[in-house]
Amino acid sequence: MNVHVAGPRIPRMMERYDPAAVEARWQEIWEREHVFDVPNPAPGEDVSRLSYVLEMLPYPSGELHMGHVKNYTMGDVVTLYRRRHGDRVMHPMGYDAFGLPAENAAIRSGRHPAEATRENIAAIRRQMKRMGWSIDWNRELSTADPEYYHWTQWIFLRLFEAGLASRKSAAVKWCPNDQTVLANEQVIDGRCERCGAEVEARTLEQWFFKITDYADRLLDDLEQVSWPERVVTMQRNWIGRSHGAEVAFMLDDGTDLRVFTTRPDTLFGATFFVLAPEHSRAVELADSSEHSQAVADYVRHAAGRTAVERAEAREKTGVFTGRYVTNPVNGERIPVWVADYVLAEYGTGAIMAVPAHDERDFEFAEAHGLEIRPVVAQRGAAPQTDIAYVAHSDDEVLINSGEFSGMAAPEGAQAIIARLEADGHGRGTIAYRLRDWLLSRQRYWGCPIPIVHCKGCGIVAVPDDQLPVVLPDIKDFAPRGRSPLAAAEDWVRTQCPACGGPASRETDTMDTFVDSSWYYMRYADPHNSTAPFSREAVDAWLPVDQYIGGVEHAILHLMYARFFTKALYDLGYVGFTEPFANLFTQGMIYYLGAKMAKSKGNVISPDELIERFGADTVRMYSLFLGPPEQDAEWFDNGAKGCHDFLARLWRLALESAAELEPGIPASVPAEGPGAELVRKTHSTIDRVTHDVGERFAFNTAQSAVHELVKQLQRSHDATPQQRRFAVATAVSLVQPYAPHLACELWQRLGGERVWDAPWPVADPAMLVADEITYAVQVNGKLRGEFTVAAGAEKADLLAAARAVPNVAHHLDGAEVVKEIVVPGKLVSLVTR
RNA sequence: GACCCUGUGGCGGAAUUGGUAGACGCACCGGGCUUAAACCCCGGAGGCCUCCGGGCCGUGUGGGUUCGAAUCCCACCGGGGUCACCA
Repeated sequence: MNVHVAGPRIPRMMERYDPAAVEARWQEIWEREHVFDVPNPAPGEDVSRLSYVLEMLPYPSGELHMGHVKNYTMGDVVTLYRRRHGDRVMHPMGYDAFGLPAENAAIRSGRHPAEATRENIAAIRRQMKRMGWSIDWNRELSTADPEYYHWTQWIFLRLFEAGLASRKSAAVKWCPNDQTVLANEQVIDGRCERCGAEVEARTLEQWFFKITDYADRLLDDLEQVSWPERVVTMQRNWIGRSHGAEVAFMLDDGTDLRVFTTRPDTLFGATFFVLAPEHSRAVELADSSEHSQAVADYVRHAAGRTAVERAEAREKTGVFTGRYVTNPVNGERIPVWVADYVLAEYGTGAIMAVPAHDERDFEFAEAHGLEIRPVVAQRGAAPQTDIAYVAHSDDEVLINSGEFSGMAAPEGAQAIIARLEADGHGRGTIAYRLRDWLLSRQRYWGCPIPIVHCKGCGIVAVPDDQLPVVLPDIKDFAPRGRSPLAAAEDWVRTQCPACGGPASRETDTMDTFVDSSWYYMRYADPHNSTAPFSREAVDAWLPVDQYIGGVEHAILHLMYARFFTKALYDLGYVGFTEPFANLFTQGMIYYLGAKMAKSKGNVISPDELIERFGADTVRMYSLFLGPPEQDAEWFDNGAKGCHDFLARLWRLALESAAELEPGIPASVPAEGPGAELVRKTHSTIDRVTHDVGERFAFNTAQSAVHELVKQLQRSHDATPQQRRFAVATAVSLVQPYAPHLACELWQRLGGERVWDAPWPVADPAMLVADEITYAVQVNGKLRGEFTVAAGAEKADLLAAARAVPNVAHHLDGAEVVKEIVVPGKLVSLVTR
């Protein structure tokens, strides 16, 4: 008797799906049996199957939200999937624990950052364990732990020795709210990335990493990585490499002023010259002239304006210095102005203005009545006589340019550079948008910079054997414009390591991005107490095979980590030049129309959903929302569908367990009424393998298993063996998503350790149907379909197509002039 | 302003990359089970028309290429992102 008739009741004795019990049980087993521990390879051991899957580590400034859940579940699915293919996968986790968010949160709640961070880490760790992510907890690290930042300081000192870290005075971005300087990259539209306050310009002594030394390699090596194109583009734009020329213009006193230009072909069109207000000679040039006061006033005024105000000002302001420079190619004397539309930080902080061919120069010339002289024209077009801005194009020819007139623009540029070089007035060169990385912060909650200032010896490195320089425990850490560490006088006062005399410690701390620029290396050797890591350990595991994180780190973190990797490679500490071979950037989760974020107050806690549905459901739904790289909107009751699916799989598995001896068949014959179910099982293996393994299409992989389960539910006439094969395969395929449920059901069906079971393989013979349904189009419109045995001849297909009644009706004796057969798909007939 | 991504049912999304649009899920409707409800199970559904055979329309809008277009090309509109005085 068949109990699987329509409307079967759950037998009273059948156990309901109870996620809480199942999940607790397996989490306990995994921990007890150290299932997720992945030790380093022993010397000489085969390392060919080592794989490193990593998600960006969280900031412990609060608890986890659904964005984290999606991120870490994705990494976990990849990890579990690869393990089932025999890879030995390292999947570690840590906490980016230093930094402004944690410190600001602590200040707000009146607590010490160390205490608040410790509690947040405990809460996050508990949530992660509840989610059942397969993390190797032996490798856990916190960047605020002295055992970790000991080596952050050590790496800083190696970069310092190599001349890649230095202290210099520079115009820097200052956040008046956070009371600290910011890296160039942390300023968005002239505002602090963190708090949104308008950034001020200050000239201060700060620590910098010379990331600009690596500009070319950071740009060129992007070709070696497999990253999303838009991230590569963002990095390229950020580095901003421009080819051009440096040109020296002579002042009357015999000194010169240099400019960078990408358009040396327009040199004959330079009708004036502009210095940035911050240019070192701006004020001095006008000294003891009638222009002196005006220039000094203007420079002071410009300094008082924020970057936002400067950029938003529509009209171009500026003042004449009363001085002139000589154009090296034509000997022409042109006036020197000071204007704040010229940036001090780019190129040389001065430009030659070519108003006919540069929109900004054009605006300035119009505003101040300066000459506009066209020097390039469209080939074949009449020479430009109007005063107008002419856009750059490939098909241009030089005019009004002396001996260079008539040359094509690119050729003219080369010829003019050659002439400048021959005369010693300039050279071809390259400029970058990228600036050096300002790493010092006037804040408490960060890694101390291991430097001592001595009156006699100057800047002295703390010797390695005195590391770590431990962050002192102080009570008053609120920002006051100088580092709060300066108040810890006992800590500041020290001996100079070089001369033994009295000295004081550096009181700035490091930017948090320094901490996260090498953490992925530390995971390879997390307990090393004599070095940040051993070369063998990092070279065995790295580069990271799959890195997963938010696209918001497309520039900062990824650029800095790449810089560190290259610097450490040059110093011989690692054997690779790119840290992340493959990168996947996930989309954000939106809720109630806004980005899900604590600051927006629309965060859904995973805990609440785990209570209602269980961790497996939360894992499933976080990836079922949509394509993982796209932003997705969260729906409260969407998770219900995933839960119902798991509950259905649970019931079907238990029914199978009750109707057949324990055992997981490797395959069953596709015979009898259940043949279609067996075929469906194989095609589902094929689809899920392709979707998870090659496409990262975690949503459609789930859909495929839904279809299998649905068909299984309706296959009452399949044999118990066929049903067992289908349900066990569904359990196996769903294991990376819902590992707790899969472990439980796999065991109840007679299997052992599903996480060790080989990933199922589809039998190719089962993927080809023996009957195929063809669609028939007449003149491009669908008019019917027919089903034939696979492998039918073209002539038979055409005959069958014409025989379809509705097709015959539409042909209606008309002459068929074209017949198209797409094997396995359709027949298309064209008449008249 | 420049460059990139994106636009498909009531909603999230699918479509093997030029071959039967709307898989899968949510919400919805009908039926079964139940004293009743929940749970669960079976079934339905893009819109309009229909003589119930089927027909017309339909993937932001308008054109184009093709036997055939959500997919390729051109123009435009909407949404999102990145950069934005970088000379």
